Amino acid sequence: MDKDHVAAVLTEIGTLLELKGENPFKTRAYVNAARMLEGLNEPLEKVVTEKRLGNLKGVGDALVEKITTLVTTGRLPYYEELKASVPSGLLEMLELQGLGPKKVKRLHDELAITGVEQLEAAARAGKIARLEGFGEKTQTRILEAIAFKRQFASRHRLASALTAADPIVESLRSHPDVLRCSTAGSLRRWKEVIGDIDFVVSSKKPLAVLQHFVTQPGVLQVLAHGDTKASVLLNGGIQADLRVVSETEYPFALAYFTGSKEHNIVMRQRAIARGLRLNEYGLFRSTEETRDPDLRISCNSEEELYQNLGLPFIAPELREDHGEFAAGESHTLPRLMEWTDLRGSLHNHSNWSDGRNTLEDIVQHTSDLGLEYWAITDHSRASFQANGLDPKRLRQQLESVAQINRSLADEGTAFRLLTGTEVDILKDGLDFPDDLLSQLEVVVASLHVPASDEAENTRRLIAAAENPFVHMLGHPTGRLLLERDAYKVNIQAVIDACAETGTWIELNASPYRLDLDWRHWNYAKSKGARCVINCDAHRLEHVQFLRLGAAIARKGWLEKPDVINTLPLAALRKALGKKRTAAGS
DNA sequence: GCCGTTTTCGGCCCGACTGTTTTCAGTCG
Repeated sequence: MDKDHVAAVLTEIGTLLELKGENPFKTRAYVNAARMLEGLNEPLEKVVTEKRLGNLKGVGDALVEKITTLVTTGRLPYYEELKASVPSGLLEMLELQGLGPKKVKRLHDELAITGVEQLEAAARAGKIARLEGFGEKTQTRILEAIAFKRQFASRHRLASALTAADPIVESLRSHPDVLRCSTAGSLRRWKEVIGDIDFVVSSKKPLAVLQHFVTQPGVLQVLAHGDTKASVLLNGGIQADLRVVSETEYPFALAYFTGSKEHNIVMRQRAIARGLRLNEYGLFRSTEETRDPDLRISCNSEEELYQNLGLPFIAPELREDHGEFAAGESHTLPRLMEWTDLRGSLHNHSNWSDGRNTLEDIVQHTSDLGLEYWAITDHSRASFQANGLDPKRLRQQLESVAQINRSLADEGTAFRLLTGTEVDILKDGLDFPDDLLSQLEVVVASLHVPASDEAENTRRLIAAAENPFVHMLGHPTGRLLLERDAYKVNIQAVIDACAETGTWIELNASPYRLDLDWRHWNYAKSKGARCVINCDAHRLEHVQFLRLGAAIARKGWLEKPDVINTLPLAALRKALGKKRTAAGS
């Protein structure tokens, strides 16, 4: 059983224990251990066999035993018994807004409710309002939460959240009572999937700002509206929260609401270790709960806050408690790449396969944006559903690209299209023979029809990486965020093979993919594998994906030299030739 | 269930908002 599966089981144990009314710190221990496993940079099996589980932070004797059992036998009787003792419908009830473990437990214990349908019936029959501690409003909100859950997804892709958030940030910034304003939360940390949108504002007139916020166009419903905080539901079902603080409090509030929760916990602990206290209102010279302004250590920015806790500034993308504190203390935090470092994209489509635009339109658009190159890597013939090119059409396309490049040269324009293919990785090798691949400037190899077997997928990807004409593996795990899981693959083995063969790994910047996941890049980097941030563009607008891709690369601790397509054209061409030369071809 | 430069027990991050209550519990982030 792999680490993600084990982490999922531990998380579920945590939830089940909450529903049973267990000690909350015990339930959190399971969730903490799961989080830690997700960030593990080596195969869990190896840690287990080498008996190093107990060295991991948050894993004590009890969890060593449980994780070992899970990994070695694939089962855990403790988990199975626990799961059997809690009706599965209770877990679903927990996903409803406003219902937590305590209320779900009482609904189950006192009304024998075991699922959302029964809950809905009980609410309609007015039974819930009669329970002590519940009431009419709670009953109504439960019905609303059920309707909401049926209508809207509770998680959203980064790109849709940005689209919803950008106009609100603009609107808040332009309000006369707003001093400073930012997004916060998972959006500011550039998580690939987010639950809701957070905004932080500093102002002397919080009520006016909150009123402005809840009356934004696009607000479907006001969920909460207090003196310093409001929550709304936006079109499309994304929830947005605004917190208004004073100008003095702003850096603390921004850091606090940016999170992550795990990062904040360490920040608070660092404060406590220095005899200080940190909350969203300040960093105070006190160990008692306080908001006394005289005790507040003045910070005008997040930089100063970090400085006071003995750290250099940590970029929001890195605030996941994935090693940023150790790196900060040893002054080895990465100098993160910027999206403006990117000079082009090496995996893109045109109307020769399943893209929308002509080669000419693509040149116009990308060169106007100031990029230096753009590879056309249309699908190979096996992807017939995507109008994949056979060798004959591919050769015709090479001629068209050459013609376009000749006229660019004649005009004195430095921009160039690069020839290429996104060649399918098939069961028995690649969809094109080596002699054809050798004529292309850029070869992306992608697995579009995976096997159900992990070892088989791993074998196919490694074989593709070993081909001297393949420059990079495209969208290495095949996931589609919120739609389809990654196919089964031993990604560490694939990364190792890429590092050994000098094959680059794509960070596919499509908002649906963002694949390879940011959690793997630190490992890839440590092995010496290099990254290519590609748009996988099918239309002109997709050029914007570069920005998303760069954000995810930053989240993966990548620096400019780690990313191939930060190279200018001449250096890129040289890099493209390197693997082939090394293979003596 | 974890953890220890206050170390093997007694803590474990902290505050706003809501609803159901007259002082607080539950939920959320």
